[in-house]
Amino acid sequence: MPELPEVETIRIGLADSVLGRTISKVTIRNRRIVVRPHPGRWSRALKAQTIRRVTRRGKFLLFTTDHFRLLVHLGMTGQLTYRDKSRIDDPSFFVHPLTGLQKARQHAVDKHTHLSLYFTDGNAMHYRDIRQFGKWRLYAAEEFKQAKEYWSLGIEPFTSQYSWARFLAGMEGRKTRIKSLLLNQRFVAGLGNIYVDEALFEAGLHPLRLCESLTEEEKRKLFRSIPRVLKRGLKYGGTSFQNYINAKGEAGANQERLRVYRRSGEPCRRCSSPVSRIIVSQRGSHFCPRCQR
DNA sequence: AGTAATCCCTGGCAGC
DNA sequence: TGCTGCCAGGGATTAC
Repeated sequence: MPELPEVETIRIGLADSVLGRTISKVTIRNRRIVVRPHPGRWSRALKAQTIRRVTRRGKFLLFTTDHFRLLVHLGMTGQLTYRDKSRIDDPSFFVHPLTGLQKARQHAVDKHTHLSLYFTDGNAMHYRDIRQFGKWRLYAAEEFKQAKEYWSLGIEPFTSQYSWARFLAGMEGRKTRIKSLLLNQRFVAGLGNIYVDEALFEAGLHPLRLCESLTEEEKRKLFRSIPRVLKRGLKYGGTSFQNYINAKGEAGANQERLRVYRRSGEPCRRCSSPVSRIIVSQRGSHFCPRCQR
């Protein structure tokens, strides 16, 4: 569920805390989420490495250290939070069953905390992921060019890459449905189910429309609506339904502002018709049957 | 080659 | 109260 606005919100919050911190130890409790290299190699590689940059590309977070690149995908339920050692554990504290947060809004290590980075100052960054769809990859700096999951991503919203010409070129000749294309990270990076449904609503497009059926004007509307819905998501700190929290343990507020996502049966905010829900590309898809043709 | 279905995983929830 | 079965979905993999 973390999509571009949620990942960016996490990135901003983490950058405050982890930039310039030096890693002392890496603890991997669940090997499933570690793609490469072998889990036993992580601590030795990252020990004494200082985090120099925290960047984002699509839904990926990238931590750059002196000699390594740490590429993180949060999957569906990944949570990445900073933990300040001065906020000590208290077993009497209430721990939220879903977010795993204590009263201090920080993560205690629990059965869903699959990986932790510990810093030399005693603070830590914890990765918690209930459904374990997240993936962690560690590359030596000179190997990072092999990271095809990163380099094959499509155009990045909010950058000069996101141009009308590239948008049109990416859509050219595609035989698929517009919703499927928007979910494809090789076209536009960072969109997921929530913001795809929202962008299609803003553009007035039915999710089942075939790409080749879109007029120039419809493509233009879609091109403009994508950054608009992402920007709104970012402005309100992301969309929290169940698991999403930022690096400081706070939920987002964008779920209050969604036009169609998870609003099936409720009135369309534009025309009051009930919002419909169908399955497209194995994903629940929400749209207004009157506003989206 | 390009698209579509399958699978991974846990917790919430409806139904009984 | 507790069990069962279904649902949510990003993206790699497999199938067509």
